[in-house]
Amino acid sequence: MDLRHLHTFVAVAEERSFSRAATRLRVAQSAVSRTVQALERDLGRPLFERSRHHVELTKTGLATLDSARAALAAAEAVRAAARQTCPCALSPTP
Amino acid sequence: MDLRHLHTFVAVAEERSFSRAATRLRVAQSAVSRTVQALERDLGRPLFERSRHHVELTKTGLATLDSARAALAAAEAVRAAARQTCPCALSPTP
DNA sequence: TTTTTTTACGACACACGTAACAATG
DNA sequence: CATTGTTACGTGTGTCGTAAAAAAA
Repeated sequence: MDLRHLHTFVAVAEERSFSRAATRLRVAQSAVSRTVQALERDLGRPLFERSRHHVELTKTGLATLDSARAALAAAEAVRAAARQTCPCALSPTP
Repeated sequence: MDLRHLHTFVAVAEERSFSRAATRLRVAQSAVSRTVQALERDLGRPLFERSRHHVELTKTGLATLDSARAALAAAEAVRAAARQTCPCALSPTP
C-alpha cells in the first residue's frame, strides 16, 4: 500500500479519466495507468471499469474512495503535527 | 511521505531502539536507521534524540506518533473497505 | 569487549518518460 | 483521424543486506 498509489487513484476517480488525472498530477498517462494497476493488484480488486472512452468506478472503487481520501488526509495530518512543534525543534529536555 | 517510513518510525518509538525495531520488522538495523533519517528529512525535524545507549522521542516525535499510527490505521481501512465488497467483485452494472 | 547507531558499497526492484499499439467515436 | 488506455524499453532513484567504522558502558 503506497500513498502515491492512493493519490493517483483519487485523481482518476475525480477526473473520471486517466489522461486528465495525468495532466493534473503532471505525470505521463502511462505512469497513471501503471500506478492504478499496481494498486488494483495490491488490493486484489479492480477499481475502475475501463470502457475505451470513459472510465467508471467499480463497486470496490466506490467503496474505497472515501477511505483513500481519509488516508491521504491522515498522512497530511502527520506532516501538520510535525510542523506544529516549535519552529526549529530539538528537545533539549532541560 | 511514505507509509513504510511511518511504520518504521512507530516501531522504533515503541521499542525505543533501532536494533529491536529492526528485529521486529525483520530488516537490517541499517535499513531502519536510513528509513528514519529519510522521514526526518522529509518532515524537516528530528524525531529521535540519539544518545548512544538509548533512544528517546523528541517533542516532534512525540507529537507525531499518534497521527502516524492514525495514518497507518487509515491505510489499513482502505484495504478493509476494498475487501468488504463482495468476494470477487466486478460491478456488472446490470 | 560488547552493544549501539551510522556510513560505504554493490545489487536489485520500482517508477518515470518516450514511443509504439490497440481500440473506439 | 483524433483520442484514450496499455505495453515495451532504457534510465535513474531508492532500498536492501553485508560489512566496516565510531562511540559508550
